[in-house]
Parts: sequence; C-alpha cells; structure tokens
Amino acid sequence: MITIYDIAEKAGVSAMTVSRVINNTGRISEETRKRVRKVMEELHYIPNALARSLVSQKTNLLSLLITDITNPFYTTLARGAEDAAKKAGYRLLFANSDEDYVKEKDYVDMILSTRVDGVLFAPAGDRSLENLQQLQKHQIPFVVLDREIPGIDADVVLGDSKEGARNLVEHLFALGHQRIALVNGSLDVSTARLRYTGYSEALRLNSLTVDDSLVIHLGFRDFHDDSALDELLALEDPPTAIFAANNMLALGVIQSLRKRGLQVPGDISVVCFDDFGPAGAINPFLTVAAQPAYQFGQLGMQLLIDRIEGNASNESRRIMLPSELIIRSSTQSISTPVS
Amino acid sequence: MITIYDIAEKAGVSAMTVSRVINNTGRISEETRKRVRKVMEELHYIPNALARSLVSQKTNLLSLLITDITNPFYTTLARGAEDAAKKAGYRLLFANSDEDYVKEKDYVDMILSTRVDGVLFAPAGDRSLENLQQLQKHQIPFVVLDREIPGIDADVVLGDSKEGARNLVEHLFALGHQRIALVNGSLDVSTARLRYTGYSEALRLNSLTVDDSLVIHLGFRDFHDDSALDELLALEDPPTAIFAANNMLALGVIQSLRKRGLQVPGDISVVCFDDFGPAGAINPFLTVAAQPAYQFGQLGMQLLIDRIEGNASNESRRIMLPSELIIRSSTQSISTPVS
DNA sequence: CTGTTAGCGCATTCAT
DNA sequence: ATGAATGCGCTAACAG
Repeated sequence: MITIYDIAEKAGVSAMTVSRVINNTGRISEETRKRVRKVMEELHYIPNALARSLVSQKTNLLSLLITDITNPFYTTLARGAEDAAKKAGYRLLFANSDEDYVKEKDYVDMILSTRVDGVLFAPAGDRSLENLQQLQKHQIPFVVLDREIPGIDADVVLGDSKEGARNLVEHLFALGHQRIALVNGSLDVSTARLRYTGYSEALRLNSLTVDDSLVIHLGFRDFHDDSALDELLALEDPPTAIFAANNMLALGVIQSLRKRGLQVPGDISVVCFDDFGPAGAINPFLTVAAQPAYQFGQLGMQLLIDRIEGNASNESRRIMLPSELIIRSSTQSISTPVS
Repeated sequence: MITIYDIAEKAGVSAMTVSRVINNTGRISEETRKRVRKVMEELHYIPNALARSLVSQKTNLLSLLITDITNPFYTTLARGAEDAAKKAGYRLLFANSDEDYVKEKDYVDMILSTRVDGVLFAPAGDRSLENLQQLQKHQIPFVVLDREIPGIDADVVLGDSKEGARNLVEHLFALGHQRIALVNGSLDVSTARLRYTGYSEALRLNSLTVDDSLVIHLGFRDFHDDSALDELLALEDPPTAIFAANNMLALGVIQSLRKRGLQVPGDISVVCFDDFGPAGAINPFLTVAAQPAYQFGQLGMQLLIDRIEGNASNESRRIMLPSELIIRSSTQSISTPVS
C-alpha cells in the first residue's frame, strides 16, 4: 500500500507537505505542489480514509437502518437518503432489521463500533427505545424515521398516519361500506396505533363504534398466518371492506382472499397505507394512502447532516408529511353488483 | 471516548491484556478476564473498529454497487447480498450508479479510500471496464453481477439472457405473433446484446429474419423519450407484440402504449425480462422471464467472501442462473379478438 | 499469564 | 514555506 511517506520520499519532501497538498491546507509553493501531485498520480496514491478518520474522529460514514429493503416504501426512502448523503459527501452503511429488535440491536452495536457520524433510524417499534438510547449514550446523532418512539426526543420525520387512515376509511364509507375490518400492524408501533385511531375516529364521525371482532393485529412485515382472516370472514356479519395498515399486509390480505375464492373488489374492497413504487405503476390496482417515501429519506438525511455539521439548533425538529389518497380499482361501491 | 487504556487503568492491568480479553486471544487467567470484562461493561466500552482495521488491514466492510435500488430486481438482489454478508460478519456499504459511468467511478474512488475488503459489482456496462481495472490495480477482490464485462477475468454471477429471451419470443410465436418488436437496453451492456441474440435466434428458428425497424435501443433505466415507440407504431406493418429487455423498460412501454389509447394485451402483447418483486405479486400482470434475484445477491456474496477469505482457487468462477418463464395476462393469442 | 515496545497511515502542533 | 515530533486506538512481536 502506498502511503504519504512513499510519496514524500519520491518527491523529496516530508510527509507533512504531502498531507498539506492532499488537504489543500497551509501554504505550499506552487512548484512543490505540482511535484507532489505528479508523484501521487504516478504511484496511484489513494488516501487511507481509515487513518484519516482515526485522527479526525470523523468517518464520513452514515448508517441507514430500516426494517426491510424489499418493501417499496423503504426502497424509495433509501434512494432519497442515498442521494442526499452522496450530495453531502457521505457514504451509506446499510442495514435491515426485519422488524426484529434483536437484529436491530446487533446492527446498532456494529454501527457503534464502526464509528459512523450519524444514523438514519427507522425503528422496529417502541422497544427500539433501548437501541436508540444506546446511540444517545454514545453521542451518535440520529434522526428517527416513520415511527415515533415514546421516550425519545430527537429529530423525526413522520407521515400523518391518523389523517391518512381517516381518509381511507371515509372513502370506504362514501362507497357505502359500514363493516370495515382493520388488519393492523403490531401495537408497539406508533403508526399502527395512529392508524387505529384514525380508523376509529372515522367510525365515530359516522356514528359507528369500533367492533373489536373486526380488528386484528399482526406484524407489519408479513401475513404468514392468515387464520385470523378466516375468523373475520366467518363472522355473522362479515366485513365488506378491509383496511390493511400497510402495503405488505395488503398484499397478504389480497392473496389470502383470492386463495379463498374471493374477488377484490367484487366480493370485498381493500385499501391500505403506502404505495408500491415504480413496480406498482404497471397495473395500479390498490386504493392507497400514498406516502412521499423519497422525501422521508431525503429530508431525514438533511436533518441528520444538518445536525452532524452543527447547523441545527438544540431543539428537535419534527416533520410531518401528508399522504395522498389515490383511488384505484380495489374498492367499489357496496351496492354495485359484481360485474 | 473510552479506550482500552481507560479499561486497563481501571482494571489494574495493561492495555494489552484488555486487548487479549476482547479478542479472546492468548492466555488470560479467568480472574483477570472477569475483572476486565466487568470494567468494560461499567464503562460501556465499544472497540474502535477504525483503529482495529488500521492495524489488521481488514475492515470487514464490503461494498455493493448496483445501478438502481429502486428496481425490484436489484432490491431483491441487495437483500440476498445483505443477508449473506451479515451471516459472515461483514457490513455493507451501499451505492447506486444510475447506469452512469461517472457516478460509478466516483463510487469506486470512495470504495478505494474506504479500504473495503471487497466489492459486489453490478456494472453499468462495458465501459465499467476501467472502473473494474481500477479495483484490480489496487487488489480489491470483486465479483461481477448480472452483466459480463469483456476484458475482465473475475468471478461472475449471470442470468441466462439468451435462453430467457428465446423463451419469451417463442411464447409469443406460440400465440401467433410474427411482428415482434424488441425494445432493448444499450448495446454496451452484455445482457442487451445477449437478449438481442436470443431474440434473433428465436426468429431464425421460426424462419424469420430480424427486421431492423422493429428493434430499438435505449438505456436500461428509463424510457423518457417514447418517440421511438411512435415510429414503431407508425410502421406499415406494425408489431403485434413487444419484447422489453427489462422490467423498467416494460413499465415505460406499457405506460406509453396506454397514453396512446392502446390496450395490453388487447391491441398489443408485451413481455419482458425480470419480475417485479413482492410489489408485483398483488396483481401479477406481465408475462416475464423471471430471474432469481435473491440468489444473484446471495451467491455473488458467497463467491466474494470465499475469495476474500482465501477459500477460492485462482481461476475465476462463473455461475449462470436460469430464468423462469411466467405466463400472465400481458400476452394473448393474436387471433383472439379483444374481449 | 502479563507487560513493553513499536507501528498501522495520517494530521495537529510547534519549530524553523 | 516546510519539517519533526507526537498521538489517534489498537494489536503483533517479543520479553519476562
């Protein structure tokens, strides 16, 4: 490996002079600067970021911790984060927690030992508290994405889950649906709680109350066990519409419904939070509350970099992004017979 | 920041003993080991990977360079790569080249200065040669993914583009299509060339020759300029089917067709390479040659780690993964009237 | 079983 | 305008 000492020797200067040339710091005569530059090129010299970071206590490394890169929402978010990071000269370390606190903790440990300059953190849920506190204890700046964690005071970028849920349910009401099931994520996730709140508020505004038998709580990530769906469908007065709390749940719901020979929206309407990215554009089907995923990543990254570089005040900032109701063909009026 | 010296002092031993405890190396009496461990916990000590790497010349960092994380093929590939990396104790640095050689070069420079242990490299195209050679010059192990680069001898994981293309075109023949257009990626990408070859072979096997006016070459990533499509449709004898060389192109093609009031498959059938990941599962529509994206990442990562850890022979390995023809509703028999 | 010395590649501080 | 000494946090090599 070529070091500044190799360059120094061949250029007939000291290592310090080479360092100064690299960093454009201090005063160097144009002549030596050129000579050093030339030798650096000849030897294909590349500065060792490791050594540099060890001295400067800055790695220019940021970590993006999300729950699943396979979910289009996070994919697009990641893209926004990466673009913003690159623009500011940071590299991105990548991690999927799979909505699993233990994996998340493992990654936090990795992050800590890697001495990243900051973390963009989409937590698995409330119990991510410890992991976040771990970061705080070690003074690693971070920004929380998508899910709010009780007990943590930090910059955060959120979607408006309550309003999005309300819009979705109101849309179903407008189509005549009254028996609306909620297939929710786990209640230790703030978005699941807020979507439930939005759901029940919409019911109340329409003079209905929540029927607990219509509400089921699963994980946000998958829908392996669809027996809960069977119970829903076996009710005396089964739902005519289902509100899935995110895109992955909707996917599971629809596949399970079809497996049982039910048509969407013919037999039952389905709506959900989060869209499906570019992939969903081919044959847009689901009526969704679409969140601006790219901006989640981009804005979050900006907040993070601001803070790292000292351009942020002490108080935490909180960005709330609206979702957009996109009505497509997974919902239809309840009075319309199956065509 | 807590260092081994802090631990050493408080535990009444030397720094070296602390180091040995951390690494489980050398002989340490059970007693001091416990004492050191206790102090480490009390002080919330976390080893500094930077310093460690500087000494060991190993970062346990790997880089995944792809063209676009927004494309479901690469998303799933990334997931496979990450899972395999994590299992082996490596962290993943992330980069999108956007099919752009300059961005790719920027990232290669970053990678070099970061001293990663290896790179999983999905190149933008033939001109990635220089970037790959740059890695070779600096002795960074890498594995090439998805696209073969003439002039580079390295481990590589490829899909069988020729056969996949042939299957797709044969499927169209079976449905009675004879005028089949190819909307291809740029010809400086190996997969585009091979998909063209597969296309023309299938034609030849059916006693047809390639009609150049039916073949257009764009970038793999987007379909901004759909004027080429107009020329295709304005032909005296226009195509009854379109083979798009990847999923993103298919997306553009279909949207452009619809903008022009054409139905798929009613007016024109469409097939493409690559599926759409979980997102595509809601409403599977396109007939595709699906590649095993997760395995691309997972196997590629395994090859890479094998090589890094010296478990690979000198000769390069070459893995060719088949694609699976999945027939869905974007294709229909040419004799079938629009229903 | 444990400690001392030296050095990984670079940049800060102080000289000259 | 340039150089020498020192240290970032850690571990390999050697000593005891």
